[in-house]
Amino acid sequence: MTERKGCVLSLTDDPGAESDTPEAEAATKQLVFNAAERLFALHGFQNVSVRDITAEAGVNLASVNYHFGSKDALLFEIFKRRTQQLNRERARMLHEATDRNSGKPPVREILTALFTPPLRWLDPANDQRISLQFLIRARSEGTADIRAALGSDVSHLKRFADALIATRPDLPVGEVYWRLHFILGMIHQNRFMELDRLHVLSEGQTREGEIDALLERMLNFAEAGFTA
Amino acid sequence: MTERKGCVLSLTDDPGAESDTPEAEAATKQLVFNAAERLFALHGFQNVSVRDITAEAGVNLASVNYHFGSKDALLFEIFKRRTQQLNRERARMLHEATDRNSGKPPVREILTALFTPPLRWLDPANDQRISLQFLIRARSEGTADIRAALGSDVSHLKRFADALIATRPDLPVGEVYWRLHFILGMIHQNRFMELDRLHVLSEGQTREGEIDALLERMLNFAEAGFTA
DNA sequence: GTCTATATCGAGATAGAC
DNA sequence: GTCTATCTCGATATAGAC
Repeated sequence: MTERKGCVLSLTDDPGAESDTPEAEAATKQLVFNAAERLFALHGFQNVSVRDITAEAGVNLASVNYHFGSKDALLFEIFKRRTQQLNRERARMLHEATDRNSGKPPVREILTALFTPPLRWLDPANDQRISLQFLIRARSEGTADIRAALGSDVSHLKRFADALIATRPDLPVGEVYWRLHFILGMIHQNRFMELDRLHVLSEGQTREGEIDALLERMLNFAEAGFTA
Repeated sequence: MTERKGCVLSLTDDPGAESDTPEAEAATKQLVFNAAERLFALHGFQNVSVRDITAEAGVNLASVNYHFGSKDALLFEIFKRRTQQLNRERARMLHEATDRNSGKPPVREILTALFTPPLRWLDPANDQRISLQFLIRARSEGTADIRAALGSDVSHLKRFADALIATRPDLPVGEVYWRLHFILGMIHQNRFMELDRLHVLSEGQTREGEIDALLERMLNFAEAGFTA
């Protein structure tokens, strides 16, 4: 097992910036990053070997260890980057919603800030579709590092929880947390596998082409559930 | 890769019966079955080796292959058994609800039939708690066999879908399927990992000791979402 | 920085004694 | 039926040439 620098997963700072070519990094590194994300998202972490990744990327076998240190570290780096991106988008939308509503955004706007970024990523017309699948998979199949990061870092969710609590002073806060929990489950259900199964079950009566329509559906369901 | 008998996963018949000792099967087989289920549920399929299983069971290394054929086949057998158990309980409850309501059970009773069996299993006072974790994990981390079975066999869900559709003749059926999809996501969210994370986030304001209370919460949320 | 060749290990599966 | 000893393979990681 390779040691990793003792850096805490921070959700706000992002040394790698927006661009996919942070500094003057080797192009190889990006090729590996993208190939790995794609293969992990499609087939699961444990079912993809370093050989698969380097073959898909068209680079040599040693690249993964040279650029990332180990297979596990590569996985963690992808996870960190995508998590930061997603949470930054969510935080920005929540911030805007707060500003628009003099500090007390209504439930539906809070949920919109939570749902919209992952739903945008899910759009079949979007490259990031694969990144969202990666994140959802990493959540259940990830390494010990990832599980630790997920378990300990909940600061981004805290802001959403607080906003929701403020809308329902009548409810015990525990109850609000449980409802947030159900709402998050709705997002995690957007895996390829579950979506495919849904389409089989409904015999084609469900289609996920229209992301706006899906967002609307999710908002309707979650808002009604939360406001119950 | 070992070949498996071309048996289709049927959700109604159950050659192994209720008991944990089907016939006069070797006690070893049951020890392996239980140890494997437990370790898979706790650590994930790919992170548990045949050696781990046999060590935990206190039997020799060759038992897995002798009794089950292969590691993959063992996993599939556990999956099949638990899936049948769970779906039989659900089917029975739906049947009873249908009888009680002259063929047209209301939404809340349909959802109760869907939620109650897994929630009962989730009870910390219950041994089956581990079986439920196994099933949830198998859903995302399972082998190709399991994915195929999940993807093709949706007959048990079909009955729930039909019952829900009957309660809402006003809605396009596609819409009903989507809402059922969200509801299923709520169930899958009951993984140890997600529950632990929730308890961290809420700083102890959520507790899962009271299964009845959780069932009530889930029903309230899902019913409101579905009826929206 | 990049690649080839290889070291090293741990996995699942199996042969054959008891 | 059960166990020990072993086969075989595929994995990650690395050494060292270019």
